[in-house]
Amino acid sequence: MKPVFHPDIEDVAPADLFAALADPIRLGILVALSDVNEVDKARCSHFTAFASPSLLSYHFAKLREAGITRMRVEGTSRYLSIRREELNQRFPGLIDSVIETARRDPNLPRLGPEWLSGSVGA
Amino acid sequence: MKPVFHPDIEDVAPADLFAALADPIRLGILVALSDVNEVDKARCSHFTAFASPSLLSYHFAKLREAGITRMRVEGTSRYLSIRREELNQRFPGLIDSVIETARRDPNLPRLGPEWLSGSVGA
DNA sequence: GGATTAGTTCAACGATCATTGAATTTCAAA
DNA sequence: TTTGAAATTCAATGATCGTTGAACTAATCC
Repeated sequence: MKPVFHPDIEDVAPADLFAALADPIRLGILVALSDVNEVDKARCSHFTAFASPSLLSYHFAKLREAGITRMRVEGTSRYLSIRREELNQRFPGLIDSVIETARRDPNLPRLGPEWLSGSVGA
Repeated sequence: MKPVFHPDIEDVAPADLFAALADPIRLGILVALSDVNEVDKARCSHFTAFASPSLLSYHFAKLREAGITRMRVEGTSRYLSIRREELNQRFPGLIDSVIETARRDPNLPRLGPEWLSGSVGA
């Protein structure tokens, strides 16, 4: 099981970051991830409602390669989280206004209420 | 001379906004525009160092159609400005952190010092 | 071992993108 | 009215994008 590649945050160009944000599915994933603050609560398979497994894999890679998310491998599962501290250090305030902007978009895909209530990993 | 189309800011989806920001030339234009606060000081032809006229026209249209810039026609010239108030009302804080993020990117195209000194329209 | 689950990889597709260069429009100035 | 400048439009290109479905890995469970 080869380790997952994560770019050094200093190597991420702003234009690449914005390219990764230019998709409704990826913005939906980002918003959902921002709702779960406990790290590693978000497993990839939680997003099956958003798209097919292979398409999800594609979008996860886009977010990861743009330095936005981190992916931890555990068994056959992958856990996602936002690289908040690093992003805020390199692009102060940006990721928060991005998330806030995306959260208000009514057309993004969303997870059900059991997600926000925190009863997912319970 | 047909009037230039500007979308209602409410019709701009976040993903479309980010798509417009996902290009170094457009980010360079945005940063340059943010340096000139007096409206209508920035004429299109000021950016000839960034790209060919036809390519500039393409990028100007992208920014305009994403609701980021406003274009005022006067004679054969076009003057550009950022739609700051509208953007801040719809996406609070976003455009400022975007500009601040882009400003720190050393690889974006830039205008010469005569731009920042304000001696362009003088 | 075999079957199952979680997720990735690959090849293909049509759509959009950034770029080029030539032709065109629109206005101002001589 | 001709000339010139400012900027757009159009057709063409190669590259990348989002999506699909099938094949593939890798870990877990009986």
